[in-house]
Amino acid sequence: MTNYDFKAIEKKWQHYWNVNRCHEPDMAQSENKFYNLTMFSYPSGDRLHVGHWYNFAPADTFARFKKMCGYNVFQPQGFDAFGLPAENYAIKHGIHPAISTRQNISRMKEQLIEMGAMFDWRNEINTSSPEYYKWTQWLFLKLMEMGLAYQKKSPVNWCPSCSTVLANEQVNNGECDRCHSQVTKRLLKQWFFKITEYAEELLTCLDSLNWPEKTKHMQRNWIGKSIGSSIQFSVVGHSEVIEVFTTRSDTIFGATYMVLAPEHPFVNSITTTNCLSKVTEYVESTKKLSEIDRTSSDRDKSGVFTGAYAINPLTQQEIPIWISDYVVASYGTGAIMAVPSGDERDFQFATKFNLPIIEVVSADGEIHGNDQCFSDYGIVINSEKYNGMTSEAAKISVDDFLESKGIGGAKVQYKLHDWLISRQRYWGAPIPIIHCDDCGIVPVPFDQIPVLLPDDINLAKTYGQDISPLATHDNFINANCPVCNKPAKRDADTMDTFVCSSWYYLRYPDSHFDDGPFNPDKTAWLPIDQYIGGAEHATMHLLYARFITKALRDGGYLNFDEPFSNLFHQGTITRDGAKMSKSKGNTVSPDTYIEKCGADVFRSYLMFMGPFDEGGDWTDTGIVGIERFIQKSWKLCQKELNSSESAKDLYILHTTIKSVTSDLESKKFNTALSRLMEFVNYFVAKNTISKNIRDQFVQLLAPFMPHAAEELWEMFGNKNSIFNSNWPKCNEQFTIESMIEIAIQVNGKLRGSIEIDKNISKEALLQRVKELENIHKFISGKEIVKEIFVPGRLVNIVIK
RNA sequence: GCCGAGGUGGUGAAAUUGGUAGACGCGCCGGACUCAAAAUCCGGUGACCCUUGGGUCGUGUGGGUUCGAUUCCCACCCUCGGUACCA
Repeated sequence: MTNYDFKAIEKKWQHYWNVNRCHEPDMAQSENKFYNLTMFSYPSGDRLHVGHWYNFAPADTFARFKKMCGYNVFQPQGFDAFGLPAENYAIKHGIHPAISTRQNISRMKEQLIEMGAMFDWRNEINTSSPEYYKWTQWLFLKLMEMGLAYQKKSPVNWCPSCSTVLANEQVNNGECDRCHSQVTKRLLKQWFFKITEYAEELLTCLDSLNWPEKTKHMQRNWIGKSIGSSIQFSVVGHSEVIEVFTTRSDTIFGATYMVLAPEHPFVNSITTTNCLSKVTEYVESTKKLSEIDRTSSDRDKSGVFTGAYAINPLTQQEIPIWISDYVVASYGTGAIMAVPSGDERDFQFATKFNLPIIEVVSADGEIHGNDQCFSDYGIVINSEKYNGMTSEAAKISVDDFLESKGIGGAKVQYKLHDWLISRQRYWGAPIPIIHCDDCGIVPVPFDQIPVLLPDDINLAKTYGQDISPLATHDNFINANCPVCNKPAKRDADTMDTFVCSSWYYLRYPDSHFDDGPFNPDKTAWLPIDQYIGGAEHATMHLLYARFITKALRDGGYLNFDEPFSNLFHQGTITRDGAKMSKSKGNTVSPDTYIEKCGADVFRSYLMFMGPFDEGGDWTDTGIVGIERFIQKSWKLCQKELNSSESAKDLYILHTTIKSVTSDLESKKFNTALSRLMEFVNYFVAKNTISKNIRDQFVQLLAPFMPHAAEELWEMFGNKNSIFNSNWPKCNEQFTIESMIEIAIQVNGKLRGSIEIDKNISKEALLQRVKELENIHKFISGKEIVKEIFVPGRLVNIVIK
């Protein structure tokens, strides 16, 4: 009997898989394809951590299972290699990002190979390589061609610590998603992708996706569709027309004042001289407030009067225009009509500043006074010809009226903003644009990309100076205009790394393709059949990738609507309740466990810990259970074989096949392993096993413990990899039991159980049951009200 | 505040459409093997009561529906995610 020498075994099979190219599907053959993808990772300087394993290893088990089920499985790997950490590391240690990135990638690859996963390395991707970012630049130029990339000056999020602007999605609670510094606003000219053009489709297509509901929900909220009306208010004595968005045009007769965001472009022009100093002071003071302070909703309302008045288009009344920070510039038009009787915030504001309140909607159509605000739908009052209408009906009538006058009408508003993709950093894909004094913004011609990122750059010199490092690089920044050939300047910014990751999955099927971002002959491998990654990307990567896919479809490059038909989020492994991070010093390295018990045991333990989508707090007590399990399995597989198989043996085998198969299908790895343990416990107790049953067991084990299974399979005399064998089939006929145990209840309380023929009739069963001593005790002398029989489960005798 | 997910033994966790709560694992207790220990194997292990058979309670808390509720309904408490005056 051989020992389970995991060190030798794991090395041996990793080598075997590599030499025999076991993980390289025939890419010319997309029939029966299964594109299994985990989110690629950032090549950090740390070793691979438990989080990586928790993403990759169970995903690999799933891929191996699919392969044994007969799929042509493609599981590529790559690196999201551009980004801030490498650049910051360079500033601190003087090591060029290209060098540290290259080192990190090669080290991570070694570790990924040790994991024993079925990665196809032929199509490795490194987003920081020119052959990749050439096509990121191509994507930019294409989007520009399609009118989906544009430059605009607007107030944008600025992270002072990262020294760059950020997209809306990358700001949480007013903090930078990456470094948690307070984000400030700056008025800058930046590049945007027009994701809002796809807002409606991004929203509606969610319904068809097999994604976690929670994630779809988050995307719906992020897109933030809101159906309402746009209404124009003219300003007394000015040519300006203030446009507002409201979901309650039925309450317009109660609009007794207006509020502009302090950043609203009209503030300067409409403010009267006597109000100017107060308005200026207020605008300045809001600038100083942090995003968090400004947006905490329980804050007291503040604001000042501009001195200007607008005309309510339905009442023709003059209403004062105020500014207040409770109106945010970034949503809608940055201006509102305020209806204090119908909106809690307006009500607070009006009460504080003594502005008039007119009741316009009530539940019953009667007048109830202005002591409180009524924000529900109801019956319209105090609104001339609209009186007596329901809110719903009044909205339609008011919208019709506004439309007929050309001053508004029904409108749909989204919370989603265009995606700001410029970054004032070095380690990213340069934006392929040239700024010419005469010709303006000129895209770099397609035959001149990639616009190469220069190697020789002094990062420390520019850091913290609010300029893009590339702006200081003379050879880079100076270029001739492609149109007029006069001296011009390149765009000094690089692209958000989320642009790189928004299309990488398209390139994997042929990552060395030279004539385009992805090989049109290989698009049959798309879209991804199973995508597995963290939930933290819900409103960033996962939204951007969907948008880019749709844009490329409309550009005629793809013929599908959604990149990730099936999405699964692995849970997070925490340590003492906290997310693991290097800065907290609470990371757990898999390496010591690999050294001690091997990759098979470690990956299986991660899967056995609990449900894959829940993660959990890390503890290694219990890993010994998996070690014992493989040891027992190992010995069992070397037992002297028994040529006979009892009905019970076959029952155990086939019920195990059945549950392991369905558990794997739904990624319930923990319960699948439990079933395998039960299987082993049974046959260890029996002390013998048949060849047939033993072989099928090892096949069931293989996706979890690929190295060990290969070794056993070879020991059994097989010449081919176990992953080329067919997944065992459950024969239902063996899973049927003739005798079953039925629970016996009296008044719903368990009083015993009985082993009985499965097909026994209710009458016969009840007769047998009533004769049982413990049951008789409870029912004798009592009136039987009801007898409930759940076939295969229980009987319940209800007595009075 | 709002939205979503979740609270089950000492512990990680299981439980078809409501149908024997705690599978499987860890830990712990007892036993076998051993000079002894480790490893391994066997048995036990929700709490309380009781002499065995058994009984009472028990899935965050309090109600409800039901013959029967971890599962459905109502109210509340706590934890974790998301969101943040979104007009």
